[in-house]
Amino acid sequence: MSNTKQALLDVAETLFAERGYYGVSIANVADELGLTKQALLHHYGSKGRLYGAVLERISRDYLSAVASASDADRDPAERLGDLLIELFQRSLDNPTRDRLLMRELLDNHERANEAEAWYLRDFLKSLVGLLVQCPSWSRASSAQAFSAVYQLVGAVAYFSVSAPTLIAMGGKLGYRQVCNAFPSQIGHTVTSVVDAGPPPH
Amino acid sequence: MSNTKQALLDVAETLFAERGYYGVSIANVADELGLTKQALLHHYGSKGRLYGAVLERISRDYLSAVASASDADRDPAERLGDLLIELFQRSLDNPTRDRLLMRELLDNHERANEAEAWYLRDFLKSLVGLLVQCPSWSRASSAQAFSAVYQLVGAVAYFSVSAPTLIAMGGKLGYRQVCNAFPSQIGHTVTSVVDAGPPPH
DNA sequence: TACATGTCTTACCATATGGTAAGTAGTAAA
DNA sequence: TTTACTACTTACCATATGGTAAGACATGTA
Repeated sequence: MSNTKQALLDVAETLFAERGYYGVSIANVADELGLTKQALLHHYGSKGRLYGAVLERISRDYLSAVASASDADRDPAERLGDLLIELFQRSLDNPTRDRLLMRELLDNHERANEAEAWYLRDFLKSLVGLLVQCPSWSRASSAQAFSAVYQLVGAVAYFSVSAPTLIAMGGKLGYRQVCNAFPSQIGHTVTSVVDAGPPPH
Repeated sequence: MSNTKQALLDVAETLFAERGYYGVSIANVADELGLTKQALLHHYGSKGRLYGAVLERISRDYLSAVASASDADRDPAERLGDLLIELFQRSLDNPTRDRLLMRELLDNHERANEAEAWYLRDFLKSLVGLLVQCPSWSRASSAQAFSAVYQLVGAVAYFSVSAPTLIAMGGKLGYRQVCNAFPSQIGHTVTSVVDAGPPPH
């Protein structure tokens, strides 16, 4: 991939995450690099294809991260906690992608974009797999395990996306305190949920 | 408020939730009622003011719902769980507003819209208030309590917004099973978190 | 009757948008 | 030197957008 093409992809990712698909014009993206929109069209053909390329790269990156993280033969509960905390750290370091994926989640309504759906599917599968390896969850239904996992994932994603609003609400200081408290709380919640097992009917 | 004005507001809420601010033109909204966009401009003056009116109404409704729900002098842990489950039910019945508020969360980035921030602030305040009334949480820092509450709220909101993607991933059947499992899991998680108290340093 | 007001329409406009067409400059192989 | 290709540019276009201006029609009120 050429240098410019890569740079265009980077800019597009940032802008789409910030303002959404309709909020960004291809001219906006090209301008950021001092190019005309036709230079962009030369590389990507259309706005839709540019957006597709952005999603595809994210999906690739996430999948490889998940694969490399699920190595050990340690306690599944610990690994689950670690994976979520890593997810959280990754979100804090680069909230851009969370924002973009959240927008995708919202816009999916009937388009059901595959890139995002598949990344989510595999990622969730591995988390659910970890949970049902824990003794207290071994007899849970898959819907139950999925619910539990999805709550944890949702908590992380929602928090990551909320940063600007939280800062507006509680000031930078309050936000930093919550940021510090959040990871250990997630870890704690994971062990609570794991120990408790699925709810009784 | 006139009949048409109300109807325009309803349509606008649906469309903005579905496609976002930039994804909807005022002509789109007016068309839905067989009107011209100038009829809309007559009632709301500008697109921005229309959007503001949508947010304002949602904020009003949510606040009154929270106020009416926090009556009793029952066990705070139970009330917390009930409030979240009610929130979840409300989301399932009318996911539109969750989608819109999630978009607001994303678009807030520097605009820092007050309507939504304030609705969230009061709502969260009452939840945090409930949590620290529980004996095991009485000595927690406010950042810790906030983290815990925000995880639960985030879990609900994220799930609600995920519906289309979840259906695409697991089929209608799988989605319904998860929908059934989710409320009791939330209740269970709440009691787990409440009983466990804040994490140790 | 005359006037005002609220609801909506047609006419119009400046600007932005995604995209096509055609050409220019540079580079590398034949 | 010709040919071909890549990476762009300027010129252009049909369409959509938010918004203004002015008028039509109905209803109520002096």
